[in-house]
Amino acid sequence: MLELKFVRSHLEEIREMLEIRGYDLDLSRFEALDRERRDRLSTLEELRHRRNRVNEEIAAMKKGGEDASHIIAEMKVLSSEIKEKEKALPGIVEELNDLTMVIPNMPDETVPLGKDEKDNPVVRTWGNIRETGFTPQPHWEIGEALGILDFERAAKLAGSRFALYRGAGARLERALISFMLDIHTLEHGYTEVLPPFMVNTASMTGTGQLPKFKEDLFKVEGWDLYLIPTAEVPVTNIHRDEILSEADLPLYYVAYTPCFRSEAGSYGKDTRGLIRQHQFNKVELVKFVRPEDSSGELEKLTRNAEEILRRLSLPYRVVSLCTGDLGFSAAKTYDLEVWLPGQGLYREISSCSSFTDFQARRASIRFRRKGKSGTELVHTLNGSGLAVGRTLVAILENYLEEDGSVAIPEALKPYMGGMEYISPA
RNA sequence: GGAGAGAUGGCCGAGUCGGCUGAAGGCGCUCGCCUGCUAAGCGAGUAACGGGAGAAAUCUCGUUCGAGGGUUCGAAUCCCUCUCUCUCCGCCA
Repeated sequence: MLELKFVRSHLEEIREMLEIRGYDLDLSRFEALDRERRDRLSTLEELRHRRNRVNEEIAAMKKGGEDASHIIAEMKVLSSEIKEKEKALPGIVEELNDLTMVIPNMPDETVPLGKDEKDNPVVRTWGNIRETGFTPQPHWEIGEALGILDFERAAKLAGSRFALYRGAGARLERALISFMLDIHTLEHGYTEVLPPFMVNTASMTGTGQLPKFKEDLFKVEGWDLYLIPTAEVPVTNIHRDEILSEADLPLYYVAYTPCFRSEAGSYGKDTRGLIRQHQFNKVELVKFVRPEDSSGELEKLTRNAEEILRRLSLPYRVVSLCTGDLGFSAAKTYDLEVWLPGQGLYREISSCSSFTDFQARRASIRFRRKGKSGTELVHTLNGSGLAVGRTLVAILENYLEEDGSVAIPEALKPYMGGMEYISPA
């Protein structure tokens, strides 16, 4: 969320921001409530001040053995007046808070202006799209033919948008997870964490999934627990309500977790294959950094994610999300899109974002500068490094051979026990 | 599931016959002194959040001792509810 003071003093900029982001949000209610909160608060504080002073007198009188009963009688009246006035405040604060919570983050000034994903400029492209003498296949056909993906039985087990991996397919998924974790921990300096796959309301609110995106989440019935839609949630919340010291920063974490998404509102989209599942695996990168470092850290984080694609020799491009396509909490986002020959298009495989202090404020993640008093909010960043299921899709489609087998990328062979090909049984 | 203990500042840890305790003491940290350097030592400072004043340094007020409610003129201290943590027993990956 944005800072109350900032919203109060930048209403016009925020209206413009909402406009370019494509939000329809009325701020007049905010203004009225903010005014009212401050008015009520100052009269209340005045009364409290009086009470505190008189209470000191009473204490002194009692100590001196004097009779304070006449003042106490007066204070009874004042006290009940304070209690009466206090009642109105929490409701106002709560509504004001709710209003502030649905205002999206301010985009970074380098974010391109645009309406939707068609306006996202390509920042760079890497790799060569393979020329083959045969027709590319979509991964679900490749996977089913090889007997490594079984969507029919998965539907029996759980329904649509679930997958059953089998044999070399299951192993390939596991190999990718290990491969990604190894690169990021051993070469990029991230600390591996394995967090809970369910979190409470406070954590979901801290990273911005709640209250706005409740319908995208799976909730555990009868518990204050939600299945995580991304490791960003538990990992960013590791430091919720903490004050870090400057020397701790930057903090780099990498986590493998499954991710659970209801995909409400995407009926009929990507119904075939692994692309859009209720449950999928992801390796996530999360950073906590000083404000002045965050833009450089976003570039670095993006490169770290790209490195996985390069090691796997998968062609991809990087796009910069335009204002209209930017996520709610993000100040800036790069999407990595991998080439999928079976479908003849680039497909998102990673999303790397800087959130400036937007998440940190909600989650109250601060740090203290060396030699300075007071606290400052950290900046948080995260990015997929990478979506594992989609990486497997890219491998199947990009490494398909004419005979229907799939070659194992060089970098993965050690993780596949030296296997060279996945061939039809 | 049964029995008990606890939750205080960046950390550790005092604080219940309610009233200069926003909170002793220690550690850590910051600044200064001392020292050939380091260590040690000495001195001072060091909570967050919100409101108001000020160009700023800063000043001032309010709130906060797990959360919420209650008693009271006044609550870290008394009462109730909840959450979490720990120990023991039972059960189970």
